Amino acid sequence: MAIKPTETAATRNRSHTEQVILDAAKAVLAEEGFSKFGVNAIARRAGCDKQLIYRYYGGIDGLVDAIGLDLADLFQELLAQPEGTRFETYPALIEQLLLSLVSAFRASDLLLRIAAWEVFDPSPVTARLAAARARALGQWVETRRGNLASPVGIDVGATNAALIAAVQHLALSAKAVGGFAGVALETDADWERIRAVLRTLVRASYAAAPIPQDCTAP
Amino acid sequence: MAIKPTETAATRNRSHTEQVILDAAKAVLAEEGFSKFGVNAIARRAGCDKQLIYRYYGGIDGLVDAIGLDLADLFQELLAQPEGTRFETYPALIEQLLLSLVSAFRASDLLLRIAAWEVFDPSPVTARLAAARARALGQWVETRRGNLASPVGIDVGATNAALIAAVQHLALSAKAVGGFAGVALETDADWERIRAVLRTLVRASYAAAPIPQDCTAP
DNA sequence: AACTTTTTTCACCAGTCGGTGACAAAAGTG
DNA sequence: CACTTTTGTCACCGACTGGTGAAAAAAGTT
Repeated sequence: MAIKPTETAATRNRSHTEQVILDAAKAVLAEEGFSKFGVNAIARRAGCDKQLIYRYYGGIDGLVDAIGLDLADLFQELLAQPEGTRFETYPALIEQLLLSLVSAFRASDLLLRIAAWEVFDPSPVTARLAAARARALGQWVETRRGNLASPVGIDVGATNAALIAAVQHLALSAKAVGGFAGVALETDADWERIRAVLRTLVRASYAAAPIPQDCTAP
Repeated sequence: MAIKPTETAATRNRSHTEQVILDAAKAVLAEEGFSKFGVNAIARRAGCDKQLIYRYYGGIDGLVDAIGLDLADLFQELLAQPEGTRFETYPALIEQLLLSLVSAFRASDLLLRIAAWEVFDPSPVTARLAAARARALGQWVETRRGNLASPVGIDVGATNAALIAAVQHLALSAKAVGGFAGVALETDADWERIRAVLRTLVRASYAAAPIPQDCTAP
């Protein structure tokens, strides 16, 4: 019956309380949305006084920064499935990125809400989240790009932006109303339609573009 | 010096006040966003007491319905540029729809905010707006579709949904932070990149699909 | 003129928000 | 033990929100 100083003690442990608050903040953002994201709601959810949010995180801004730090890890975890796989061509890399993004947004409400927040209610707070997200995404691409050359004769940046925007918006609308433009987006089968379309779009759009060095015909 | 009973009298004219309130509501939604959309903000903007919103519109819900009624007109007006033009092929129709949507979302903050509202904060109120919008959009397609046959061997619904989602999200992000995924979306030149990508995407994705009746080779 | 109806404003309610100062309780320290 | 620091709670503030009852002000009616 030795005293068991469990690291995650339930009484008067600052670091533990900090974690509880951080988890509560994530939960509020993921489940209630950013319009409900405030000190009162977070403290209520964490089961502690809102004063602690100010004391430990300096207010909402510091709390958002703490979420941003976890964001990179979350991203890596969600997009990490084929870890060591290398890709033959650049469009194959983009194709996998889009499909992974579909999975990631479907799996994580938090990620989705953050993406929505940046777009719908921009602020200095969300700008830092956006930066963290962009960093994580760029890192994902770089680590598995190898030395693949970008296609020429095609606006790669705009194309990727459009396709990622499509994925993001479909995921948002799916979460909100279960579909978009008359297309249901709830079951895996529903989303398989989108995955097929994404494959078609990325292959078709990159098909016309010559790829330097290695041009494997289909 | 005859008494000029101007239709839009400035004093004690109910229908005039109703219009002022409606315009104020649209302005608040377009400029401040749906998070600020409430009786207090609207009344403040309209320069009258909020009580009149309840008396004349029965509250926020009735006011939103009134906006919805104007929405169809707004849509028709924004997307009406090539009025009588007919299209040779179905993808050409979709292509024009996407390009028109880009123009419409760039031109009307109100339309954009409503689209965002539906996705972010779904409610019975926004559902009616979504229905009005969907009706107007479907009407646009029907009136200029003629008897064009849909391509086979391609998921038309999912493809169109993805492309429309891309346009909508790019427009939203552009309004919010001036770009998306590292691509600036402010000037006409910026958007011309997106238009080009959309043209490529729709043509490429529909190219593989056989079109019944008339299959004009590029 | 007096009266009724419509249009508009005002005052107030309860609830929530972000934020702060003061205090209680536990824990460490001598 | 007494003392200090840390951890947590409570009460309160001003500002804003959605919503309502009642009175005032103008317009119409006879």
